[in-house]
Amino acid sequence: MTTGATVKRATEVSPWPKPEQRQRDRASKREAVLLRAVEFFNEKGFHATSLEDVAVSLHVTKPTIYHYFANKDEILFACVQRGLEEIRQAAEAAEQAGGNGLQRLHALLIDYAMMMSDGFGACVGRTPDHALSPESLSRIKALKRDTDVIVRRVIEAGMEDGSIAVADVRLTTFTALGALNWISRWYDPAGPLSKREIAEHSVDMLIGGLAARSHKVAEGE
Amino acid sequence: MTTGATVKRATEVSPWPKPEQRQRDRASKREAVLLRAVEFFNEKGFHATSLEDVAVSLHVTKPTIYHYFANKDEILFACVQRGLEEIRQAAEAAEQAGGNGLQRLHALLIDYAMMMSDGFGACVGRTPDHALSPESLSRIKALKRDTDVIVRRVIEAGMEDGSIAVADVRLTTFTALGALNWISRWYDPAGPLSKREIAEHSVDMLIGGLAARSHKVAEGE
DNA sequence: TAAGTCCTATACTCGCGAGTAAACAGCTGT
DNA sequence: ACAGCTGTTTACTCGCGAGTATAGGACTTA
Repeated sequence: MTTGATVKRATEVSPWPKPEQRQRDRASKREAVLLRAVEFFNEKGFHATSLEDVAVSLHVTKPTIYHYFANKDEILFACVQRGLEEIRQAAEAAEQAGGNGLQRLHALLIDYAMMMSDGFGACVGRTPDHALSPESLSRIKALKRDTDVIVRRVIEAGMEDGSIAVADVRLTTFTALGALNWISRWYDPAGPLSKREIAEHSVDMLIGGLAARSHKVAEGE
Repeated sequence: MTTGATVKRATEVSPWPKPEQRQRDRASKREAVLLRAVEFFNEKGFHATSLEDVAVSLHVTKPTIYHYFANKDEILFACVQRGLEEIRQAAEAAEQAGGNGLQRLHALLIDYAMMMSDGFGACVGRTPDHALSPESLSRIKALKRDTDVIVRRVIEAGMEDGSIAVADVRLTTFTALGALNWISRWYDPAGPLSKREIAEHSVDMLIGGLAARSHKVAEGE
């Protein structure tokens, strides 16, 4: 309060670390906690992971973690939020990209599937609603809706340009994303298939369907 | 040991309950615990459900539950096992039914999707691996494999008779069942769509694909 | 040197929920 | 009347993990 408004100077160099640097440190430590926590959550599950686990694996003690996060729920929220942020950015990029609706949806789903394999994206797929506090849950649901909206827009664009044909956009979105979300439940990095292979294969199946082209669907029966 | 071999009599009526009846009581109480437990698990999640919750809602106390089950893990195991049993029976019935591979797969997936909406089936979809003890998990995995094998057989039959065309049977199974498993995560009985509507819609999408028939897949690009 | 602040550790509290010990009621068969 | 079995209760133990009180070290600013 005693110092006046900041002023433009000839040089910004100074032997003293800038407060901005202090912030950076704090942010990077927060980040480290998040990265380690999401590993544990994905591996052992949220409930089976104690903050003690996370702390020890970072060579600190539990209160240090509480210096960066108010409580365990906030950590889980931050992980899921981060995952949804990554997904939303990928979805927006795919929507802006060129091509018809189907091509853009293809790109979107591939990115989505790859993100489900590990990290924050997998945390989105693996975190059940009841693991989050009611407040966090409602915020997460809002973020999920954002992604859904983008996906639906792309599908609707594809229906208009004739490249996509589905009966119900909402339900189709749930089914397609559900299939990809499930990857987070079984993908094993040590397995024979790479993230990319799984993503391409799954998405091809969702787009092309199971039926041979001549058979359409079992109607009339 | 004192009484000899049982003898055919003119009547079986008797004022005393048969030992068989006692067994029935025990079995039906075990069943009641399971039915109530799976409701809680599906609603609040396994970890958030205490056996106290289950006991109180059945108008008994916690030790009574331990009179029928050794521990909480055994209850969860029994729920998931039951769900997988239901699924396996439906899958076998669909496999035995008439029609080509695609028609049988269609019937199988419809049944599967409906089961994911509630009860023991939903518990299968909602229970993550790490909620089970290692021993229970390996038994559950074996049961899941049984179902997978049936599904794959039907898909392979469909490929041979030309009604189904997919690149990788194993991965296709995971993707299709994953899409349906996901129903257990979002289905709301109070919502606008019935179990049947959701099942039929989801399965139609998996079989027919998202792409309009003329568009196949975005290849060449 | 002294006050202030940021970060981290030691050493707790506290509640919850899984699981148990032990007693007791009721019914069965001797 | 009594021994025994089944099912149930009351009244616990016990450990774990979330979260906290508090102190101390390091570095900053005056």
